[in-house]
Amino acid sequence: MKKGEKRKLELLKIAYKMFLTRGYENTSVDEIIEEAGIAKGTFYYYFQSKEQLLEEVIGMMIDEEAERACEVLNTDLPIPQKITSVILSFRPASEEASIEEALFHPDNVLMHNKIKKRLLDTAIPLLSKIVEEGNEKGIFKCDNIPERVHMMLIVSSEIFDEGEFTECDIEVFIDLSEKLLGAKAGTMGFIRDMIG
Amino acid sequence: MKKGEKRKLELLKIAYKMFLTRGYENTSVDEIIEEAGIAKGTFYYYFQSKEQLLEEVIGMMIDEEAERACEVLNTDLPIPQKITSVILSFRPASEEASIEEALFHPDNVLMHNKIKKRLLDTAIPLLSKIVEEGNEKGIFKCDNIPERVHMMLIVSSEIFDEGEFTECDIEVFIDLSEKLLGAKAGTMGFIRDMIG
Amino acid sequence: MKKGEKRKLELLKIAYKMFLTRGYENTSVDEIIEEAGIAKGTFYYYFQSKEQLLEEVIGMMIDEEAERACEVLNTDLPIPQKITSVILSFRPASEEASIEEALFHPDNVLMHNKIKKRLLDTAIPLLSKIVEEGNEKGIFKCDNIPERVHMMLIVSSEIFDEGEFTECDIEVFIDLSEKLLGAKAGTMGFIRDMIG
Amino acid sequence: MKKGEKRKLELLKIAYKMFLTRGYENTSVDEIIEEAGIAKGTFYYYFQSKEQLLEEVIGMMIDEEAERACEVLNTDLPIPQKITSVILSFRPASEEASIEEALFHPDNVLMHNKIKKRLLDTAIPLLSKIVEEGNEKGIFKCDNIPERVHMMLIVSSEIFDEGEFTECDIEVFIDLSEKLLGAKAGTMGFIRDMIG
DNA sequence: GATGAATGAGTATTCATTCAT
DNA sequence: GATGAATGAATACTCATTCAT
Repeated sequence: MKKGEKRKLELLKIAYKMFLTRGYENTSVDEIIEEAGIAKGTFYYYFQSKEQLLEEVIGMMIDEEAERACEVLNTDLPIPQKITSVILSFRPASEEASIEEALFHPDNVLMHNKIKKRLLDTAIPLLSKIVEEGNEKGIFKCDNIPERVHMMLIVSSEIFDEGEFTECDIEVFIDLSEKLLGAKAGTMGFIRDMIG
Repeated sequence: MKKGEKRKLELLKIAYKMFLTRGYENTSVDEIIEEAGIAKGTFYYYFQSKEQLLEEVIGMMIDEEAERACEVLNTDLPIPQKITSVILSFRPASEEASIEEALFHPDNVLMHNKIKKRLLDTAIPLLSKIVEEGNEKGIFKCDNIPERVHMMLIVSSEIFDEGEFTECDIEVFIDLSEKLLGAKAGTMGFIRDMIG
Repeated sequence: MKKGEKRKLELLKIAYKMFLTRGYENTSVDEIIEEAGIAKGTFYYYFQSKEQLLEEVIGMMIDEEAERACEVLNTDLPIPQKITSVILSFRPASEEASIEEALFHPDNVLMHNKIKKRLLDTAIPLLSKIVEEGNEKGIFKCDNIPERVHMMLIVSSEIFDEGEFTECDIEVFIDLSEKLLGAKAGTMGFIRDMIG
Repeated sequence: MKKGEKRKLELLKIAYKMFLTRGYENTSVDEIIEEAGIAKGTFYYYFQSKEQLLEEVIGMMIDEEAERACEVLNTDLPIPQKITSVILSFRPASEEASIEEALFHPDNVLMHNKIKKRLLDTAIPLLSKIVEEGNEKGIFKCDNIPERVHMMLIVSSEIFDEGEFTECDIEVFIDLSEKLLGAKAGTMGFIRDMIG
């Protein structure tokens, strides 16, 4: 790795953390460069604009999440567990606990939405492949797989990501998953233990 | 209605239209008062802040939509159709066709999200009541009604509101609705004709 | 005069002086407001942009110069003297001696050019009228008056305004003026005393 | 020619073209090096500063123009035609038609002025020599030659270079030229055909 | 000769909000 | 009820120039 690339990566990580904890719109370029200890010009040497930085930060996030998801794919886990694990992989990982709080803060709605879109594009194909496998093994039985996966992802992210959900939400989500994928009742029950 | 209230209502309508077509963040107070032909001070006489104006604009939107929804409620429509009609009621109504385009524009993500939240709060109880009725009449058979309704609404808004959906999305949504509510296959098939 | 207009006029005068002495490009909005003792917002309340301010400053200059020129017009001066006096009227008037220095400084070339254009538009019609009068009185004898006036103005401003000219330049200009306007030799000789 | 000089010449030509078409101020060093395919450091190896580059570009322009003018000098053309041809030589030559447009654009006023000054310094002596020759041959009859030439050049460049002139302008310029140089009426009439 | 990473001073502009009248 | 002049913090971005390698 060249010297310049290393610095860019550093910048990306710093911005990632700042965007996540304070929100994209609330993080000024001035604050970023101060945190990074670099000059204005250096920032703009690496990124055309603040928005492009956001784009790259999100790209980095998605890449990391996709990597984690792929690791799950190569596991011996039963198909249903695989699905849930992949879905869980697609969350921002950070040491800080305040991430959910920040990502769902109204101030961060722009970034959150961009992430959601990119995430769907990445996760749907991955999950679709697993569901297909499940279809072949007779665990699931459904058509229009990408659409079903899409809807599962939407519900899961809207209900669970923000952190404000109830036992009932879990029960209904389990039911919905089984029905959507055409699985026998009880197949997805383990979700109760993973999230609850 | 007093004179002051009338003026406020006018302002609300002007802001409603501007927010919808140009986005909340892209509409400055200056532009609003110019459009309305009033002075800066007058604006702040009626609204504490631009954000509070947004709140009130959204409140007005939701109220109108809720009203349309209630009209549906008092109809002779079969229960399943009622549900879909109520869901359809909860969309911004405007003469302009550019609304969806604007509401889903990244620039308008803040407003869009606020609307989504308020809409859920309003629509869930309404729909839950209908589903209960359906339960009693044996058309549906499900527990945890509000949670199920919540998920239906989420999917419907995320998939259909933006306008970019396929035949498959409709089919899967029909299937999902029937399964979520515990209805017989074919019960919700009419959705095909309403949206498609 | 309203309160706001008074303040705007003040601003215009301050900017006028600053632009003239330091150059337009070298005068930042920050410096202007500091000098004027007002806030950033106040500046932009009165002027859409720094460039528009320049436009208005130049407008004010030209207006003042045109006024001085008109006063000359209503004088008993002999026609040839009138012409020269009008030409002389069209110069920035200021207490400071450094104006010519600044106006012709390379840094101020943008402003200088804008002034030159506006000045021609204003001065040509005025002077043309006087020349016509001279034609009628038999002092001058020429056609294509506006074009001749145009050329006289160009030469006068390019040669004399900058301050670096010689006796020879004056002699040739006198000759050129007489020939351009079709006057008898000696008619414009008084210029020697006015400029020299 | 050494390798380094060749590269510098290339750079000069690229900059020449860019300055002419986009304006000096609107052309950043970054754009120049990108167009030239060299590194930042290389640029500053050849030129002390952007301004010095401009100086050299203009020098190159003037040299080329002066060369064209000298070719005219060694011609059999009649004296009056020589004068006009020399004047015409002093214009930026380029394949692109957009040059006049760009050179007279307000954005390019700095460069335009520098060119004008350098051009006068170069052209006046050349033309003065021809006029002297004309004096000796009895075609012209005038003193203060450099000053007269100066004024002719000023008028010609201000009136004709920008491209917006009328038939009347030409007529008056012919008259002015003859009078300035002390030529018989009709001597410079051919200008009509050269420009018109 | 040549590179390209790093600099940092400089600048115009936006906009929600206040408050004396 | 209504005005509109005044505020000032906030912010993204440009670009000529340097210098260690």
